[in-house]
Amino acid sequence: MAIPLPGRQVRGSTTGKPIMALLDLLGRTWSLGIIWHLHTGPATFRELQQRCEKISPTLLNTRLKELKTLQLIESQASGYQLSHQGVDLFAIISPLGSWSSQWAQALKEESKL
Amino acid sequence: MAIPLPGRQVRGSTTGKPIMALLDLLGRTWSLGIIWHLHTGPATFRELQQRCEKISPTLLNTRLKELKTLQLIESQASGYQLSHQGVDLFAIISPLGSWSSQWAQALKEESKL
DNA sequence: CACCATGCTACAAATACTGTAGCATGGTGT
DNA sequence: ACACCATGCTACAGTATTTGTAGCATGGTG
Repeated sequence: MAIPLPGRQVRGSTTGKPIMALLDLLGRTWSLGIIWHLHTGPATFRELQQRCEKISPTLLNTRLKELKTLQLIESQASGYQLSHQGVDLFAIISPLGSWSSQWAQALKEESKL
Repeated sequence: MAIPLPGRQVRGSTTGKPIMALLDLLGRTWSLGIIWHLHTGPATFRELQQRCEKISPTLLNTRLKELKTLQLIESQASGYQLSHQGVDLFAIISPLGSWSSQWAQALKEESKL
């Protein structure tokens, strides 16, 4: 699958709008998960595999290449880590953590009725 | 694919943490796109298909069921629309729009060097 | 130089998504 | 009442993506 570059046609959109490239990227299995798990700090390939619990090395590597090309992560001696842009992106999505808790709660309440 | 309910084991995580259910959901093809395209207002099935440009009706329907079960969208006479929770979720991710523009810009600058 | 850990690739099996056709239902016009 | 149309959605075969396991290559350690 081609890396979703802003400005190009991506999966689901021919317009080339950056948001569409981003949604394509984040909609790929594990993209969000990798970013999420990396925010706790740099990790080596094998450690990242463990943080993600169940990702296959093949796909992990594929995603890492995509994220690196799109400058959301970078690899250093300490392993993979979020880039400056990656940190920014994480800052936007980090409220999902607490939002998801209240959402889970609401679903639970609902199911009681 | 089973609907990622918080509290259950989901794709990529056995912990049942709500955030993992959410990341599983949002990481599925088109989930984010549907939420994104719905924020501009209610849409009928066929109109949503058009907003999404290239989604297959099979998958659109699958995603709509998931999102409905998880109470992020609801269907009314006017068509599908974001639920209260869906609007909340969108509020969190909406900064991705402008973030993606500056990201696209940065990638472009980079490629000039 | 044996031993081990790490980063990563190979590849077949399993799963998810697409694309096209088309059915069922509920209007609208005549 | 009846042809005509749009809509919501399903069927299903073909294609693309993801998983799971095995294992290779490289570099460090005793």
